[in-house]
Amino acid sequence: MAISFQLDATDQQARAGTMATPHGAVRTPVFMPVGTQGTVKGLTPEMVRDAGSQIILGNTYHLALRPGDELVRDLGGLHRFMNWPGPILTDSGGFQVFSLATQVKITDDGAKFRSHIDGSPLELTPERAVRIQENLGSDIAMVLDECPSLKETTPAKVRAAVTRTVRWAARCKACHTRPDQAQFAIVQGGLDIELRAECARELVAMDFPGYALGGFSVGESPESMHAALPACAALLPEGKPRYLMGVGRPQDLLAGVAAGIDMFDCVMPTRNGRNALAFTADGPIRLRNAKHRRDPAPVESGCGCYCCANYSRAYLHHLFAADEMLGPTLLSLHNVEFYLRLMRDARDAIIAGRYAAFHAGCLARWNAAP
RNA sequence: GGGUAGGUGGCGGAGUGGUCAAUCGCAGCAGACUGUAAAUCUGCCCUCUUCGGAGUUCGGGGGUUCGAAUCCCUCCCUACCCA
Repeated sequence: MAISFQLDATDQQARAGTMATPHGAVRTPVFMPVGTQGTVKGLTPEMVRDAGSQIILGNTYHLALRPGDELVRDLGGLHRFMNWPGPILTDSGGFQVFSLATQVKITDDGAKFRSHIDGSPLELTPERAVRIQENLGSDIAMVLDECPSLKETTPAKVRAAVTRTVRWAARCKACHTRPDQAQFAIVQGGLDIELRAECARELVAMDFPGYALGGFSVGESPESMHAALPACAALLPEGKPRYLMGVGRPQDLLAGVAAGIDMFDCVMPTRNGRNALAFTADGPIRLRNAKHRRDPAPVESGCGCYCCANYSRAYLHHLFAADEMLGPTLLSLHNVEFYLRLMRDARDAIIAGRYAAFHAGCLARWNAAP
C-alpha cells in the first residue's frame, strides 16, 4: 500500500485526517497547489514549501508532451527533476479531454489529441496514462476519466462519460504496477446523484486507495455544485481520502470540507495571483485597480506571508502596472499561503468541533466586504 | 528671407470627397479567471444617453460641394534644408 489514511477527527460531515505517502504525511483537509508543467507557476519549490504546501500537483498530459515522461524518469523522477521532495499527485490528462475538447476525439479505447504545442497527433489511453504517471513517479496517480462539460451537454453524454470512466478505471487498475504509487479513481455523473451513486458503486467495488469527485466546476452554477456535494461525498468510503478535483474558490473549498471532502486542488490562487487578484479574509482585491495606487497597507493585514510582511498594496499595484514579474510571484505566493492557511484553520476547527461556526464566520467576513 | 514636409482623439500613428466619432498600437478605467493551450482574456475609453441613439470633432478662419478630416484660399504653428 503506497498510502494510508486515518481520520483524526470529524465534525458532522467534515473530516480531519492524515494521509501517509512515500514522500511524507499530509494532514487534511488539504489544498494542493497546481504545478502542471513541473512547476507551481511563478514560485520556487522553496517558496511553495515555505508557504505551507504539503503536496502539489503535476500533469500527465503536459509532462508527457514536454519534456516527455521517459526523460523525467531517466533524470530521477518528477520529485528530483523539479526539486520538490514532498508528495506529488499527478492528474491523468482526463481534464484535458474536457478543456482541449475541440481538438479531441474520444473513443472507447482512449482519447486522440492534437498537441496544443505543435499540433501533432497523440493518443492518451488508460494504459498510457498509467505508464506516464509511473514514469513520473508521483505518489498518487489519477485514473484516466472523461470529464464532460456541464454547461452544454445532455444526460446521455453524461451517462456515456460515466460508463467510459468506469471501464477506463478498471483498465488503469489492471495495468498499474508501481507499489510505491497509489492510484485514485474518479467518480463522474454530473449533477445526477443516481448516476453518481452508480458510478461510485462500481468504482468502490474495485477497491481503490482513494476516490475523487470529478466533473465539478465545469460550467454548472456554484450553488448547484454546493448542493450536490454532501450526497456525492457520502457515496465514497469513509476510511479513504476524498478528493474534489479542480475546486475552487475559497467558499467552494469550505463547502467541500463541510460535505466531507479531504483534498482540493485549483489553479485559482496562482492564476489569479498572476492576474493581480489577491484573496483575503475580507474578500478578493484587484491590485491593478487605481484605488491601491497610494495604499501603504499590506495586501492582507495580519497575513504573515513574505509578500504581506514586506510590501504594500501600492508597491504591488506598481509592479502590475509596470508588468514586472515580481508582481505575479508575490501575489501567487500570498494566494497559495491564503489557501493553505484556510485549510489549516478548517482542520483546527474540525478538531475543535466548531467547523460550522468557522465556516459561517468566513462567509460572513467575505460577504461583508465592500 | 527662400524652400520642402507636416499639423487627426492622453501619446504614437492610419485615413486623403460620402459606408468616419474616425483602423490600429500604447497608456488609462473596469471585469473575468475553479483537475492551467492563461504573467491570459473581455469590455469601456470626445460629450450626453431611457444604451436604441443624440450632439459636437480631425491647427484657426473662410470657401467649393447635395456631402469635407479629405478639395481651394488665408492665417497660425512645427520639423528639416538653403541663405
